[in-house]
Amino acid sequence: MSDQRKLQIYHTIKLVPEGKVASYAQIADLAGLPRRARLVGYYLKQLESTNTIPWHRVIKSNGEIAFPNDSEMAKKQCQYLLSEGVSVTNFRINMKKYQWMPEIVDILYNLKF
DNA sequence: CACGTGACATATC
DNA sequence: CGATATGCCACGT
Repeated sequence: MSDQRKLQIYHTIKLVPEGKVASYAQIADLAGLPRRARLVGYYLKQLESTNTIPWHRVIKSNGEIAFPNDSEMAKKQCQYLLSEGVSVTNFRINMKKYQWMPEIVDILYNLKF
């Protein structure tokens, strides 16, 4: 069922460490669903307010917050990020500095030999 | 079954 | 940096 993809996506987002961010596309890739960034957004939209998923660490690939700049959600997301050390300026984040680089990439690299 | 929508992305100009 | 075009796909209508 599609429930599997949903869980896979949620699981992947939970791996993003505090103080780091990941794009919708990156989450989709790591979840085994390449080119399906929109699906990540779709499932995040389904979250209940009681979840423990760090949804605020998921942003657009260009570094922008996905919500409209004048929305309450955008403000909340910025606040969460700032509180964990991620600098946010005009609803934008410096990806070079804060993009999450999953350890699994290194592990896979080492397994090549 | 045909369209429109959307917490997205990438390529080109 | 912005603007356009195209890809993507689950869902609702």
